[in-house]
Amino acid sequence: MLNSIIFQQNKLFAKISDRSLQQLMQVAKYGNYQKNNVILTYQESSDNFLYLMTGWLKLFKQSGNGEEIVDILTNHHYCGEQFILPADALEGYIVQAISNVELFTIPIRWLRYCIKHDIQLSANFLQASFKKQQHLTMEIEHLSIQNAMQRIGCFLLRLRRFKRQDSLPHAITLSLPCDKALLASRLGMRAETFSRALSKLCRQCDITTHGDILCINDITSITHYVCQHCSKKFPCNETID
Amino acid sequence: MLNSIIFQQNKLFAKISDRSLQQLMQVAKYGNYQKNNVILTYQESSDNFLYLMTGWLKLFKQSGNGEEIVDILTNHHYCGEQFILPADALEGYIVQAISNVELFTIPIRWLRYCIKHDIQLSANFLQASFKKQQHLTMEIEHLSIQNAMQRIGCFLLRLRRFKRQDSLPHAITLSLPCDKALLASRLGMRAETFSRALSKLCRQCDITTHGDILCINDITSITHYVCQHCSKKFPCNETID
DNA sequence: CGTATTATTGATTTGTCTCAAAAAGTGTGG
DNA sequence: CCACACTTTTTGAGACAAATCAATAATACG
Repeated sequence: MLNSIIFQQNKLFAKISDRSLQQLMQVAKYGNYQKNNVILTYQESSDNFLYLMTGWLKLFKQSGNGEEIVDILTNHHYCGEQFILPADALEGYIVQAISNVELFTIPIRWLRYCIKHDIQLSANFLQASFKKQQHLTMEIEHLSIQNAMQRIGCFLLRLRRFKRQDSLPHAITLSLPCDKALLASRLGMRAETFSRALSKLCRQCDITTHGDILCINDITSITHYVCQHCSKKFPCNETID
Repeated sequence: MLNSIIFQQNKLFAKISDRSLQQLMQVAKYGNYQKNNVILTYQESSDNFLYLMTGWLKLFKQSGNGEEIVDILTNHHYCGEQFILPADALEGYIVQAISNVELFTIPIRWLRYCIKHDIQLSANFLQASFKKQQHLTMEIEHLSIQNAMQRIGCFLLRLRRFKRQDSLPHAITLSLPCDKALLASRLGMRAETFSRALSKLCRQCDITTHGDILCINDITSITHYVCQHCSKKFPCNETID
């Protein structure tokens, strides 16, 4: 059973009624999964809300020509909320861990019940939903105004937020959360394009690489190149995706 | 003052409490605007929720190099909901009619008050918000898998839904809702690309044109070309944008 | 160590953007 | 109704970014 603190510290479940809290804590399932494990199948994904506490996972659909990536989630992201209220033509997806992950799930029917009876819970979800909308809108903007190098750079800059502490103010070391083909797909480009664009970005903006470990030696240089046309200004408070 | 029927027939305001209904009807402002009129300025847009009953309007920001189009709305679309709940870094936009429009606005502070006290209203907005999210996700998919011709074709097919009745089952006549440069921008391409892609689409899929009036002579042909890679199947129940 | 997976590099093609100019359409006042 | 200016749309030629197809290199793994 989940600790009530975990729930209450979470913006989605903050300040909800004691009754909701009790009910949700009873039905929520905490889980710890190893890299590559399948967490939810198609049917399960549409019957459960999932909140990811730490790690990385991917949502995808199996199709004729390989996997169709639906989304990639990380710390404090969630999925499945679209199944809370009735809507047609919604399909589930496979949820798989791409690193070790810590998460909890809540059966949709319970969440639906609580949301319909707890105004605070409903408002919390509404606020989170507006924020997600903002983020999707930003992604659309990025797809049309940023080139491949800039999209990768933007991703790296947002990845930065996952480092607890940076030794030097202008140098940052970080590691890519998953294989490059998956990242490429997430950023709307081919793996070959990703490879070429990343190496060009590294040459151009003073980033040194050792496998999937990157060291951004000069934040100013990369932000100057990446954020030049974006409507948000660095450091933008967006999460990683 | 607005007729309560208009409110109650509207999914966003269906089944809300009498109290909410009374309050919202008292503060809502009904409006009828001619083409090209500015409806809301930057500040006003972030202080008001807007529901568009009929017509077309655009949201945009004035910037150094011309207008930056934020969105284009039509029948039963709404905007301003992101200002209901506190969030940082949200900017307003100019709202302008691009056809004659019929709409109503509600001061954000009243809507916020009602949403916080009426669970049904909150749930209605939550549901609408999930739907908008779905739509944004589809747009992202389209931007990466559809070429210019397909994006235009997809727009035309969805424009079809605005026709009350079609004389022939396989032939449809429709007129573009606004100038082509604006449509191009909405579809994420240059006006020149739009012009070339539209004429190629017309040649390829048996569409005849007279100015901004288009006649799709063979629905099958265009859907076959446009929808081939989309995850939704025609006729997809998406609204025009 | 060999096999499979993942990543990079190379050569070519495709689609879209860019800049420039011409054409078509719209509106105004004489 | 025409002449004029102005806007919108189309067309053309060239540049460029990314996709594609193919081959090689690096890495992981039993």
